[in-house]
Amino acid sequence: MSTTLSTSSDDVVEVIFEAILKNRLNPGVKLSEISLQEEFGYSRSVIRQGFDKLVDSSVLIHKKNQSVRVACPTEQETKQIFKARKAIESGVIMILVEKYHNKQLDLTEVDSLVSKEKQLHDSEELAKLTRLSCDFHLTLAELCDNKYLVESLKPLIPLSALAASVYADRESNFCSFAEHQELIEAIKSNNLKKASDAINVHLDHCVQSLNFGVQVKTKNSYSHIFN
Amino acid sequence: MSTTLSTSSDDVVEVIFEAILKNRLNPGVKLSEISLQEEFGYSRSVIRQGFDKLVDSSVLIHKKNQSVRVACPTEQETKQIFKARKAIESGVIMILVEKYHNKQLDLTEVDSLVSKEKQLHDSEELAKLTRLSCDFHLTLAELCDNKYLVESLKPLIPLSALAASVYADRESNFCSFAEHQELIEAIKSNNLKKASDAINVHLDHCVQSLNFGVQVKTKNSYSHIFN
DNA sequence: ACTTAAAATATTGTATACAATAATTGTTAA
DNA sequence: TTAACAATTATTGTATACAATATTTTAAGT
Repeated sequence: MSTTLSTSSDDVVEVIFEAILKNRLNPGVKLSEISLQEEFGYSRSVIRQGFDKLVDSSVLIHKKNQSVRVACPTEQETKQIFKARKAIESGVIMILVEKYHNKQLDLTEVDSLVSKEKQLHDSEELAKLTRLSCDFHLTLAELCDNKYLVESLKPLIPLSALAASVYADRESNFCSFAEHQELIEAIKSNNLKKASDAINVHLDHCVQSLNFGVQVKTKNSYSHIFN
Repeated sequence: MSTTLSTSSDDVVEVIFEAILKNRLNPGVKLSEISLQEEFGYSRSVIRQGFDKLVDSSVLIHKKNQSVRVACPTEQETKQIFKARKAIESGVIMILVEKYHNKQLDLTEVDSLVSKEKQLHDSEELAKLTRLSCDFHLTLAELCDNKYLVESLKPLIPLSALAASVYADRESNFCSFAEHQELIEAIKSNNLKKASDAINVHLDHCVQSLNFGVQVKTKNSYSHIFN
């Protein structure tokens, strides 16, 4: 994230991002700076810098003089997250359609991502699927060659994953790979309206698939989370 | 920015934001942690935390083992900034049109902002105008009641101001208050298409008004910047 | 005078220390 | 047993120290 050369604290950010996307770090879990020192091998000041970045992007929550906690999006926040994503990702799709039309866009990477999603779906490996569908959305943003757009979207992805881990139940089909495929097809068809609709419908479906009635469950230990 | 209670480092962020919007801090200026200690009265660690947040949002640039510098957007970066803004602010306008239609939107604040812009424009107080037009765009985002959308847009505003301070010349009419007025009228007319077009056209005009041919000028001292 | 190299200085990156605050534990009384 | 309070422990907020790295200055050679 540091503009040109990455610093150690970015490792902390990456590891926590990963842990969230892999469903290892659950919403609401408390993370103390000291406890993670030995986990990472960095000193508290470095851990803290990483935490600060994650707090800034709302992935961790920090109240003064208390330990940070993994965010646990409420129903309202979840809806805000996806409204924000619709805004940003509509822009992403607009740019990509234009790029594709001008033959400046290579979609092989996302194509293969969707294939992998399909494989995992068929073999019922749910946990890994979250990870892949997040990659799908982030990769689309990265294809825009616009770092500001990517940075805008980036924090919303783990937040979405957290929301899913709270409100999605087993059969909910939270972020459907089939719709990812349709989205790509829409881009390839050079049809802006169709592609625009596809991303908006897809993100709406994500929210609709969630069950906000569930009781929020919080775990409190974090052994074996980061490995 | 810290989610619930603001910490001291947020003061640093605010002061630097302000200094940029007031045209006191020019693009490329070097900021050393030590030099700003007495300026703020905080220790280096607090200053640094503030810097880190600003680096994260690309407002300050940081290369390893070197002092941070105020960003100095290139032509390409400036175009990326405004592309990202079009994406995000189109979403903002979409939400506002819906809110207005449902009588859930109070536009008095932005109305008065535009009036003030007109006043300043007529009295030719250019410097203060930058500040106000930034407020206009940020206020629109805040009216959405969506903190994620606001956080996405926030860093792009000082970046735009920096771009303007590099590439806008005296007669360029960079961020026209007249177009702000038209935008508000479009929202009030309950016409989504019209409002959407208005924001896109406005942001396109911002970029078009810039003169990318100019030689980038950098100042290097920063006395009397923050007061 | 100009360029190059070396020494001196300044600044950052990280670790650690200490005070302030929160969380936990233990004790007592009902 | 449970509740309330005090004492203890743990954790954060900030300042500071020190090593590693840049920057600047000085000096020497051409």
